[in-house]
Parts: sequence; C-alpha cells; structure tokens
Amino acid sequence: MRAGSGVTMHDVARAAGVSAITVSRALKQPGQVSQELREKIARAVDMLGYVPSRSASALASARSRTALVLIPSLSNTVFLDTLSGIEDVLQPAGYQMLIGNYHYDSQQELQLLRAYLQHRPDGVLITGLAHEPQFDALLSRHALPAVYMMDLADDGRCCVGFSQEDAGAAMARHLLAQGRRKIGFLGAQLDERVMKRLAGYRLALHEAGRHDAALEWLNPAPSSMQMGADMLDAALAQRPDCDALFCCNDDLALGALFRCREKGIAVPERLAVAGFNDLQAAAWSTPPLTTVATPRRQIGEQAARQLLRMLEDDAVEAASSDLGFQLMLRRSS
Amino acid sequence: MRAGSGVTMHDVARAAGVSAITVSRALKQPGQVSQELREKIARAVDMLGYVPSRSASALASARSRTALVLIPSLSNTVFLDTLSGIEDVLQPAGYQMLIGNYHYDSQQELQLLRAYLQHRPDGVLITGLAHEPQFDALLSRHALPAVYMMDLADDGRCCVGFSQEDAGAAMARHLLAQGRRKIGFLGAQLDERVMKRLAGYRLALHEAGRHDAALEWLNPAPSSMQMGADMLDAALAQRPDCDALFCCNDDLALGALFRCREKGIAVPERLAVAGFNDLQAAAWSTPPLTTVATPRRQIGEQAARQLLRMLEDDAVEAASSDLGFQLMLRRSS
DNA sequence: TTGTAAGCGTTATCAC
DNA sequence: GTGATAACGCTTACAA
Repeated sequence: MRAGSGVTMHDVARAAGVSAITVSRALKQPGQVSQELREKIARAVDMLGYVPSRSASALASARSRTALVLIPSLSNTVFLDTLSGIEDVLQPAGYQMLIGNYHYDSQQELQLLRAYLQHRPDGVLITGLAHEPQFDALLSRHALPAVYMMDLADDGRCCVGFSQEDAGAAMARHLLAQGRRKIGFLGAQLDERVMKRLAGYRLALHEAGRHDAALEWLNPAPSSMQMGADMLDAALAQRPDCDALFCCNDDLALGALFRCREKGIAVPERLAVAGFNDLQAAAWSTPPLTTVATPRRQIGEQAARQLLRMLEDDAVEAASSDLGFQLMLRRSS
Repeated sequence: MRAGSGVTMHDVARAAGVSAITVSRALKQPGQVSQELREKIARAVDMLGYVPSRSASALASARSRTALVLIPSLSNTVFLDTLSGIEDVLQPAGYQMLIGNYHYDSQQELQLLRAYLQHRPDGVLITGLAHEPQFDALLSRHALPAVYMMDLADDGRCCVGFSQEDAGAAMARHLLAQGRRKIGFLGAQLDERVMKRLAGYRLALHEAGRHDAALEWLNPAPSSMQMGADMLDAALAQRPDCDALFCCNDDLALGALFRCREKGIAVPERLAVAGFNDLQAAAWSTPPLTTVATPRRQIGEQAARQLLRMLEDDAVEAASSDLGFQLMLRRSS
C-alpha cells in the first residue's frame, strides 16, 4: 500500500496528547473543546503540517462539501461571470465547486453528471431547463438538490434567472418603437436560451403584425464575430429591405457592426443592430451597441446561496428568483 | 450516520453472486476477470445504478485521480483557453481537475493550495514561476508533482510555455524596425508576465539606445479597455512626442485604439499601437491590432500531458517545453 | 481467475 | 468536555 500524504489526525492527536476525535472536534466544532486542548491541538497541527483528508471526511460523514456546476461553455464570458458569482458564495461557506463544461452538448452533460456523481456532490447548479430524460432521472434517483440557472420555470423547480423570452420580446418591441418595420433575427448556437429569445422576438413581431419568417437567419454553429459578419452579408444579400437586426448575442452583433462599417452601411440610419448580454466590448464598438444587460454574476451568487440553503435545511422551500434584465439602449439602434 | 448514495460495491457483488473485490477488478482491470463474470457484473451495475465512490477509492488506494490547476483569473481568455486544453487531456485519462482561481493574489494562491490539499491531488499545474516561499515549501513537503505553465525557468522545474521576456523584446524590436523612436509601454495588473514583457521591451530599447523610463506607464489595477483608453490619454498628455505604444495585453491596446479613433489620432501614421495575446477582437478592431499570438491552448495540453507522464512513471524526466510565440503584424503598426 | 482479511483517515454513536 | 469503538466504501496484500 502506498503512503498517504503522511500526517494523519492520529498523529496530531498523539502529539497533542489527546484522542483523534477530540482533534476532529477542535477543527470542526471548536466550541465543544476546551480552550487549553484547542491550543495544544492547534500547535500540533502547525508543527506537523497536518492537512485533513476530504476523502476520509466525506466517507465517514456522507457529506462531500462539494457542489457540481454544469455549464455549457467555458469560453463564453456569460458563464464565467456566473461561475465567479458562485465561487464567491461557495468558497467562504467551505464548499468546493466541481466545474463541468459540456460544450453545449446535452449528451456530454449527462456523461459529466454521471462522472461527477462519483464525487457524491451535495448539490448541483444546472444551466437551463431542458436536459436529457436520463439526466433528470439520475438527478432524482440520487435525490440531488438542484438549482437551475439562467431561466425561469413554473413547474416547481428552483430557478434563478430571468425570462429569456421576455427579454427577446422587449428588444424586439424597442426596435418596433424606433419605427423599424423589417426586423431580422440572427441566431447562432441555437441553444435553449437563443431559441427562447427568438420566441420572444416572434411573439412581439406577431403582435405588431410585422413577423416575417424569411427575416430569420439561424445557424447551429458556435457564434463568433466572424459568423456575425458573414451572417450580415447573407442577410442583406437576401433581404436588402431589412432595416434592423436583432442578434442573439453580442459576438454576432459586434461582427455584424464591423462588417457594416467595412461596407459603408450606416448604423443605425439604414440598419439598426442590437445584441444580447452586454459584454464589455459592446460599450466600446463603433457605434456603441444596443443590447440586453443580464445579471449573470448575481444569478451565480443567488443560485449558490439558494443551494446552500437547501443543503443546510432539508425542508427549505425551492424558491425561484427572477433577477430581471435591462435594455441598454445605445447608438446602434 | 446519514445514508450514503445507496448502492455500494457490495450490493453489486451480491446481485452478481461474486465478491466485492471481483467487482472492483471488473471495473478497473477488466482483463483480470472472466468474460462471464464481467457480463454478470455489468448487468448488476446497470440494474442497480451503481456509481463508484471516489472518496472510498481515493482513501483505499492513496490516489485521487485528481489534478489541481491554479490560475490567476477566470475572466481572462488566456487562462480559459489554457484550462480548455488541460481539460481535453485530463478528462479522457480519467482525471478530474480542481480549478483554483486566485485573482492574481499570491497569498490567496497559497491559501487555495492549502485548501485543495485536502483533496490530495495527485499533481498540480501552476501558472507562472514566482510564488510565496510557503507555497514552494508546501509543494515539496507534500512531494507534489508540479508543472509550471506560461513561462520558462532554467532551475530544473518542469515548465511549459514560452519566454515572456523574448516576446516583449521581439515586439519592441518590430516597432524599432518600423522606424519608431519614442516607443512607450502601457502596463496593467503588473503580474509576473507583464513585468517580464516589460523587461524584454527595456532590453530591446536599451540595445537600440532608445530607452526612456519616462515613456513607461504602469498601473497595478486589473486591465480593461477603459483603462487602456485612460492610459492613452495620460500618455499622450505627458509625452505628445511618443510615436508608438506597446500595451502589455490586447484589452489595453483595444481601449487605446478606440480612444485614438475618438480623438482623431491617426494609427499607425502618428502612433503605432501593439498588444499582446491575440484575442479574437484583435483581428476585428479598427485598424486591426498588431499583437503577439501565444500558444495558450497548447500550453495547457502539453502541461497536462507532461503531468500525466510524471504521475504514471515516477522516474520520468521533468522535461520543459518551449512552445514559442508569433508576432501578428497587422495595420495598427 | 477468484476470494479473504485488513486497513485507508475520518466521523457518528454512545459512554463516561 | 473527552474518549472508545465501529462504521463509511473501497483497494492492497496475500492466499487459494
């Protein structure tokens, strides 16, 4: 058998002249141990460089103090900000996060959940509402407390986010209010959230009697500025009468904006352009980009807080939070 | 004692009519178990929904199959690409990565190492070469195999990266070759890598007899486009004779570029601007940005491969790799 | 190829 | 407030 890290709780106990369980208590529930022993133990810990083993602790207590976070991408700032918010809440609480990036592939998401279950996470933070049936089955089979991020559901699941559909509709209404009549939609990736923004856009245009399915350009490939530029070309080639473009995210919109400048297309005079997410660069483009600011960091924080609540207290309500969104109206529209 | 996840290896063993150890072998070293039992066991695993426990496995085998990755920031694309490369190598090998983000704070880096040692990672991937003395002490005390990313050292540590100093010097020489004579430097964050790029810049300018300490503007705050714009203002206000600016990263450079356009400063005619990292947006700015492309994804992949090698084979050489860099000469210079 | 026994480092339980 | 003992779920060492 290979050597472990070396120093164990028993070593500390021996050095401090107490029993192992007292060391355990001194570290986890200091209130239950006398001042004198606590100090002796602290000294022994320092002297020996003792580091407790999470494996042993998890095994004995059936709590891993670990939360699984499943996100569709690590290269999208949106999820990074969310992760950052989660981290800010989980770390001080003594929880560690396991990050699973499934590259927008729900099969891989399922595999990741399966793989990470080996760590017996105490809870899961999930992105979006739609998943493989087996994914949901696994969650309930293991009775895993879960919080869903980024969107809202009305089926009792605990959600922290905002209505993607409402946000899409709000932006479409803004463009209508600006007097635009041929409002196109550029979509990439086509994940759940993009499709909901699209649904909101359709709803708003239908209400105004301005919907035209031939003004929608959808591409399942990952979005990028390059793709935004290319889609702009294609859109204007097919429909030169288009007078506004709602892009499903800022990357696409920034690429489209760039191509407009290259081709001498006046924004917003001839064509209005809008994005989604309010990335840093959106305020810095030429012209500055109209977009939707999303409370992604707050979503992470709030979701993590909610999960902690569920872990502390089994009986807690699975309360959802709608954190809203904000239209950022800039010069591109 | 609270219930665990439920199904254990013994349950599987009972259902398959074998002993627990045979189940263990069927899962980890299938070659050592007969076809017949393997199939029986596989069936039992499926039927019961058995998921092995990493805690138990780690405890019994003294190997966690886990690697710690310490990075200074999650909001910098550079490190995300690196993470992504690491993930691509570690995951197929059955290793899970623990991600520690220390926000460019070496004290927090030390704390994170301490905290993550509780998981008994089999190895560590570290960003940069300079760390707290206690950090190095902890590493060697726990005899943790480590690979250092992003830079190169000649002290026997296993490094995967490129020479930050050479890259800084190369860009400065490019600007000199373009006929620039008052070449300034904009630096933010001032982490180890920025300071080495600065050192390279100084070296090159000294060699050319063109170094002028009053052309260096350094700010320890995190970099952003906003800061780049502000620093440009300050620099030109103090030194209107400056004819080139080497920015320590692309964010700064893009902000500077933006402000130049606002103020009507001709780039590159009156002022050349260069960045570092070659982010996506660098090719899309107006004018496109001259910068240094860095092999960050490859650094992650190669570092992870090297670590795996060290974990498989204790006697393996700690071979460093210089993955180089590439000047991307675009219109801004 | 398969099984038995012991132990990994911690915590729950119950006693003092 | 402190301690003895028995798990937790798995793997190593050794035996058959």
